[in-house]
Amino acid sequence: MTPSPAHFLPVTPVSFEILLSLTGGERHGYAIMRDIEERTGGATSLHAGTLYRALARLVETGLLEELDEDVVDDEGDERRRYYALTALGREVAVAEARRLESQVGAARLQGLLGGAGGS
Amino acid sequence: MTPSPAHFLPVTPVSFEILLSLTGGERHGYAIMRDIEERTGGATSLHAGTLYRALARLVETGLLEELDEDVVDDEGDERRRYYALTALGREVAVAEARRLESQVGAARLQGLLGGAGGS
DNA sequence: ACCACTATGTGCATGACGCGTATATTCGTC
DNA sequence: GACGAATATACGCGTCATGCACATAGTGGT
Repeated sequence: MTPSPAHFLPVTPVSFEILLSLTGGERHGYAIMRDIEERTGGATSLHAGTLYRALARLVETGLLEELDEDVVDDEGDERRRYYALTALGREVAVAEARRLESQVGAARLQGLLGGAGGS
Repeated sequence: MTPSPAHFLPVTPVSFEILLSLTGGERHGYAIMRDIEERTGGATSLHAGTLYRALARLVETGLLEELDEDVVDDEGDERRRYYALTALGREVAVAEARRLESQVGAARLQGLLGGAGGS
């Protein structure tokens, strides 16, 4: 049976950053780390240990899958391990995005963000 | 010295729900619990233990303050303990809201939410 | 008096993360 | 081809936060 995406919510901030990064296509761990740092402008910087453990956990729970080496163009670097979203992983990412969207909406209603229209 | 709001990020989902609830004005614990359940349509339901421990932690870290009994109209129920956002708590709520807004924006760019304009 | 609901709290196990450390490979450069 | 910096992955340890179960007590209705 395929478990409901709602069952995985809420996704931790770190895990959601990873899912978000992999929504842009398959990546290896170290690239995910730099991608997140870049996208958040350095505000969220993952420690290596946190990242790789989160990746292992996400694979274990079926949100990610590790890709075969020969499927990927790894530019000759044998160390790299590539990850991609599973169908379930993408559903969970969507569900979490909706949850956060709702929270942000509530924050906006309370005037926590710039009045009515965030730029 | 007043610590920077950024230092408290990311706020845990539970704590942010609490901050969000208290942005609407002072409330006692049990009311916060029902408020969150109502606002999220039952999707996020706090366990009592989680709530009260989170409240204690938020007071300890200076994001919330517990109000004096005589300041509040508690409708005669002496058990209730009322909480309110501190100035710092509100700043942290704003900072976290911005962070989540940025994540949601990234999710939208990746097409995780309905195309361009979420209703 | 009884009972459901309101209201707050603790104990225990697990999960997730920060920080430090270990280890091996790749790449530029000298 | 030797050397160091950056790349790349991973484990150990401590701490914090949460889920779940349980404890305790006041309030309100019948």
